Amino acid sequence: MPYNKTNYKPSVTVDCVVFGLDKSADVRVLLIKRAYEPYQNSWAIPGGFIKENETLDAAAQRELEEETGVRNIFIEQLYTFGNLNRDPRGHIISVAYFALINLEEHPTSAATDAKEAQWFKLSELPELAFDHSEILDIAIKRLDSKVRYQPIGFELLPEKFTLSELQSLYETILGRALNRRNFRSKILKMDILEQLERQKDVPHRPAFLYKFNKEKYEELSNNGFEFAISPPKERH
Amino acid sequence: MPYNKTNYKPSVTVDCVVFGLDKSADVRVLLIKRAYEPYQNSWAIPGGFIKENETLDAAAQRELEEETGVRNIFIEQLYTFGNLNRDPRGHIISVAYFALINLEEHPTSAATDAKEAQWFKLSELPELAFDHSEILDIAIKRLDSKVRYQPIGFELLPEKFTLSELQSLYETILGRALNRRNFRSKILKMDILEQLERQKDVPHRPAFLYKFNKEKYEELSNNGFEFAISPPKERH
DNA sequence: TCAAAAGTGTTTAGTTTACACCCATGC
DNA sequence: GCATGGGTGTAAACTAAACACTTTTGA
Repeated sequence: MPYNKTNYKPSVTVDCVVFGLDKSADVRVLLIKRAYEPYQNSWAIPGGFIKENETLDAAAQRELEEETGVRNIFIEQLYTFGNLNRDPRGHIISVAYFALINLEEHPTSAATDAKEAQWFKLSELPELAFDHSEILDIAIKRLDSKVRYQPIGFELLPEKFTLSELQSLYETILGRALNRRNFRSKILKMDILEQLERQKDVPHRPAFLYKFNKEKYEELSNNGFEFAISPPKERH
Repeated sequence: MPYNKTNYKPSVTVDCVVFGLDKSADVRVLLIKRAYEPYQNSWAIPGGFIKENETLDAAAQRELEEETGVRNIFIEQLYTFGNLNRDPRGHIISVAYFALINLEEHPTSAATDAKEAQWFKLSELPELAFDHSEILDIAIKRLDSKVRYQPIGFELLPEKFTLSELQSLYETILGRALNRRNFRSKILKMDILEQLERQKDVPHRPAFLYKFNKEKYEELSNNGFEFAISPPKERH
């Protein structure tokens, strides 16, 4: 097939599903209220058209920064959506990304670009514009399965965290209670956390703070180590 | 941001990385020799531009059928590539898919669309056009990690297969030897295979043939069952 | 002294690994 | 009868799960 200068060119957007953790260890997703038609005033996943001479990753970073003021966070490509009727303006292909941030270090308010932005609990999602519900569903599934096999949970926490915070995060995402002692020994045995000082000014026994040792993880990972939090097994 | 009719539109292609298993249980990938510039006569992953009113999945299916004559096989989206310099003709975004077929049921020769097509062993890959080496690398990684957690290996085998064939497949993809007895008991305990009749006309004790019971797998899968072939663990 | 969360050890069940010999068939 | 791959059982090591009480702090 010779190159055909008149080959069909669709529009291409990038959309970023941004997840964060709130104070009570609930996962939230950042949505914006659309300022223009179509779907004016509907909630949507932040995103926009790619520009000339811009890579997909760069577009995702740019949109994310424009919408939320955040940069240098964990971001990775999720899936590309190309159904014909997903946008009333015509055939618009969307390359979706998913991003994880720590809400405390990047507070809600820091948004926006003249649009209203808000963090929604996954249990209290509004109706979304376009096929964004579908995109969000896929992002949630990806978060869920990724969290089991890769230590991405740390991206959602502050740099220093307690084991209880880490456990709450896993319990929220996995949707089930974990045994405290077993969780602690499992995580600590992996030897990818660095113990720091204790908490201060808490109205109970202060917990040790930890940070994720990424170098150590990568070293272990190259030697066949697998980070895995498995589903519960039935006992007989 | 109001809709801008002059928004930038790149070209969009789909490329299909097709894996198959040869007689000696080696994984092979289907490549085509390019008939036109750029990269004329270079080997490349089959693919092409999407058409008006065509979804990405449909384009992938179409290209696959045009290049190989194959339809109704396992295919899923892999990743979308959008670097600026990946194609000398300009900014061309490629949505890559990866597909698995059983070489015996869809023999090599069935190709092509006036292009030369050939199955290459992963250990004997030629230089590839564009950024196709990168795409192929990512596809191989995906195959490797997917095979561990999802029963996709069956897509590469004929409908009826022996446990030894299944084991060879896993050994090839995982790149390590597996203990025969342990592999057998592990797979059989999962209870996702259906035992059929024995082989015939083989110069040794005939093995039982099995087929993958997809319904059963899905049922178990919904109940939290995980298909997993884990990496070797060190003993002390 | 109370409330609240941190921290810890052991037993048991289940799973994974390693290992060697006999079996059925075609030639 | 021999070469080829098919098929099987078990003990030992390890891992995962279940479980309850004591500690430290601020209020």
